[in-house]
Amino acid sequence: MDKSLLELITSELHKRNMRLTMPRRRIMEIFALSGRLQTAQDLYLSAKKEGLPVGLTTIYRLLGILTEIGLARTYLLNGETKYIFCSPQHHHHLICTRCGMYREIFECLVLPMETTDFQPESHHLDFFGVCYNCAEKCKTAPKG
Amino acid sequence: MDKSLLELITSELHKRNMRLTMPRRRIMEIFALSGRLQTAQDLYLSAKKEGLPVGLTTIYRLLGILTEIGLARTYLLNGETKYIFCSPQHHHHLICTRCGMYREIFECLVLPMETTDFQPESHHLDFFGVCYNCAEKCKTAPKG
DNA sequence: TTATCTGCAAAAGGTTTGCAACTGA
DNA sequence: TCAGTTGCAAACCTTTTGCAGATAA
Repeated sequence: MDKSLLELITSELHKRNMRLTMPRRRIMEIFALSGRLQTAQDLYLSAKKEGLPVGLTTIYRLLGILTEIGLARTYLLNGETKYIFCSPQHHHHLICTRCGMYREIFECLVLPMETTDFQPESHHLDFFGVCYNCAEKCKTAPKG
Repeated sequence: MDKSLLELITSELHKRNMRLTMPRRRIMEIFALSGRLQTAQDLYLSAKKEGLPVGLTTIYRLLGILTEIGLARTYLLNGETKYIFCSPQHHHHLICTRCGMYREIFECLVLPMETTDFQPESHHLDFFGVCYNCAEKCKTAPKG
């Protein structure tokens, strides 16, 4: 994981009297490097698979913290709660509805909104579609 | 509730061998006219308050159907699952983070996204902020 | 050194399911 | 008429909480 990102996380944690522990660091790395939507269970199993002796509780607590800091976002897809690791900068998401992969784009594609009776404070834009890999798979193995 | 919307819903239900029952109709009206994010519980209580003898199960089942048809969308806010009633046309949402009120805007404010290795199929854009009423309240009763 | 964190087990609470009676088309 | 719907109660399962031992700063 990027060093400046780790420093940001550390400082955000310390601001809140929290600590950068080994389990937190390892789980965040797994999360950030996965590049796809993750459930708490997914992360738990990935951590186990990498030999990290972690509890589900710790995963939930970390996801709560990251969400609060703004480094994770929650989606409810197909009845499942999924988490995306988020860069600190403003960005949009391209999300593959087939495999759960996502990508961040940092160019803001939102036109200014003109209203007098609503004060916008932030916005979220997500594109849902098919990633390159899944599109290729469809070509070689068409369903039916 | 708008007549053409009701017809659309009816036809969507019939397409799936489903029926427009009295409870469904009443719950949808409450939902659509509320103009704010609703939990299943919220709708259940509103229905009860209006003298509709409905079960929570029916609410959940209806919300599932509406979501599938595209007439509802799910948000996970502050750990609560909230539902928005959605018009059939493409639209964005203005959501008040203070009171849960929302509004649809039908002008698409999203610039075309240029990528070769992702096929976008749809997008969701939500603006979060403060609605007129809440802004007024803040002026007259500043916190602190 | 000590406030914070961890993981287990247990509790909580939202959501789904099975089923017998009911109802829209 | 009868396939689909309803609401209750129970089951399910994800998420949270309490707590004693471990650990970052």
